Amino acid sequence: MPSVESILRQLKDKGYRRTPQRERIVEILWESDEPLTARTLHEKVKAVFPHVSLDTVYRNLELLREAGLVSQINLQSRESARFELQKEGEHHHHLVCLGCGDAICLPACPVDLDQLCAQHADEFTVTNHAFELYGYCKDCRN
Amino acid sequence: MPSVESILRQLKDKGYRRTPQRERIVEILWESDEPLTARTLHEKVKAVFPHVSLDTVYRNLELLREAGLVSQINLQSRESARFELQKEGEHHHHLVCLGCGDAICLPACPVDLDQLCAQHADEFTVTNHAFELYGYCKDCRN
DNA sequence: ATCGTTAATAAGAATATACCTATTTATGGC
DNA sequence: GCCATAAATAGGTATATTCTTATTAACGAT
Repeated sequence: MPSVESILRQLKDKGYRRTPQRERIVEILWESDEPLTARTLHEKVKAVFPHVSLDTVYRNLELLREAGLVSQINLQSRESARFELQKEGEHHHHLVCLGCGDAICLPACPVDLDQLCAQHADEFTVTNHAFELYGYCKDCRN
Repeated sequence: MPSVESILRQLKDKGYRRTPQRERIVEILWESDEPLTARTLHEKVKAVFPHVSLDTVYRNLELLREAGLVSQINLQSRESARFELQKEGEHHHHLVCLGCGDAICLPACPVDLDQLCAQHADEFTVTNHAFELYGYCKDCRN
């Protein structure tokens, strides 16, 4: 099972340092039961580090995303993207409601990545991908 | 074959109005042989409408995207997303180079949308989706 | 053609995100 | 534990994107 510790260890293995702010950011994401906006995350970090800059939050989210440890939800409408931990390397995708903004997790990745990589291997080295469904939930269907 | 006219007609059918600025934006996208950033598009529109606001460009891109007539490239790294016309309703996706930012079109959509829609039909009405591959092209592989 | 309604626009303000630089600090080697 | 090095940070600044409001103009109905 993944934990804050294992995540920080993974970062370390990739050459990143373990800073208190970064640690706190991961903890907050870990403890949250819903995806958070950068803004909300910043507010929560400030409870412990009053002087933490918003840029630090953005930098760490980007870093965690590059490391494959955090996924970003709501790619299209760029209104306040939200972030969540990518638990156990098991990458997944989301169904995002265009009404209320809620997201639900999709159980499986609908893309055969290996095949796609192979298809373009000569001209491209594929490293990752993004996929999202958009629509309206029960409450917002009207 | 799609044309600027047919695109504007489609917009009209959806209740949008035909304004000179909007017309010019579609024309420019139509004539461009590569996807454009909002900024670049704005510059080009200004050649005819010196006072056009950047907001008008953003609004129209969003409107065209919602209408399914324009697709946005580079969803992840929000550094300078680029836009292109979605020709003939034939939606497609992109492989984006994280080095130089170049994008190549993927021939087919790897997602069985009908199946996914059906899978979630009771709780969600799926309207559209986003998919992108990321990686490095030949020149940027180093 | 004119009128009334309402979407679209321009301009400026507000917000979100990215960049820059000097300073701090984590970390590996001694 | 101490030092040197380079990454990370805070704070300020620049840029990108969205929002607000008053005004303009497209379009259907007359």
